[in-house]
Amino acid sequence: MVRLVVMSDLLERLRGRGWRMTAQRRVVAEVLDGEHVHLTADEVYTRATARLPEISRATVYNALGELVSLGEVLEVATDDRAKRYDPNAHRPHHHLLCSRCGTIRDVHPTGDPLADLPDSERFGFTVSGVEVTYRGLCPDCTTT
Amino acid sequence: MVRLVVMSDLLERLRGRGWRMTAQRRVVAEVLDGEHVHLTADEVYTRATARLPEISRATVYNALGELVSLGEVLEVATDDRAKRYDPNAHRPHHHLLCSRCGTIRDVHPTGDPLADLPDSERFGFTVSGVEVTYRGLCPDCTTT
DNA sequence: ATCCTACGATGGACCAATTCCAAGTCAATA
DNA sequence: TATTGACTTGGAATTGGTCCATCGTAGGAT
Repeated sequence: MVRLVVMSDLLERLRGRGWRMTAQRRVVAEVLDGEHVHLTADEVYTRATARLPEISRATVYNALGELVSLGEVLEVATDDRAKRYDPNAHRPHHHLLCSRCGTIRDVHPTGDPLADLPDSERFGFTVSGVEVTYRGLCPDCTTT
Repeated sequence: MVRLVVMSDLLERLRGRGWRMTAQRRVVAEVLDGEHVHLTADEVYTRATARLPEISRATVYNALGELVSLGEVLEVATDDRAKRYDPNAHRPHHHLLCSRCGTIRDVHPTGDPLADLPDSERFGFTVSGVEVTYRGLCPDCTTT
């Protein structure tokens, strides 16, 4: 129920931003919005084909790239080869990543890492953001 | 001068750890150790061929993978497609990355991000490490 | 409601980064 | 210095992603 509301918010927001809505784009947006884990492009494609079998891989990549440019989705680089897509771009958060299976969860640490980087460690850079990635084993991978 | 000492330390350490030493492995280790920027596998390969023209790409990948497993080198995932290799694994540090040109610098923020992740935000994971990546524009890219 | 047309979708070719594999080579031990 | 299991090789295969010419369609205009 809540998810449906959130989902239509996303679609509404995209439409309002002038994003031309097509069946394919809607499906990609819905797939991302319905998940709380961070999917790879291929996982998005698999889930999208379940709803819209004719959708093409290229279209999924296009839509993901556009959502990233619009700032609605975050691209997360992992040690895996595949990037993952984080639909929770509107709220600041960081990531907890299982080094065995690649699962990613959003986490909210305390403290402000930006404040922890003194000027003397900025080397003339204009620093605009931080990402914090915790690594470990998820419950499933710990036991098996 | 200092670099030569450090380099032989690395080779010594690897030998002591039972790492079978070959011309190819020595060259890869030397290339990494001689650089203060973080190279891609391909850049390592290029520099390695300068010293040992017959070395194969597969060997470079093998050696890099082994150095990573041994904990002597850190694998850094960037937004680029290629991973980068950070030979400074023995000292804890984080990264400052130019979002325009991809340059990476090592930085040493204050504070302990591991302490900033409460149990309630660990979701049953066994957390073993953190990486902090600051993003911004380097001095060169700020002005141009 | 229908027509236009610019923008989106398609799928197959292409590319870059990395891994795999079978055969040849060599470092370290005896 | 002979042996041998570990290392190296290069080429093929795989993976993740991009490009492009052509076809289709959302949404504004009529």
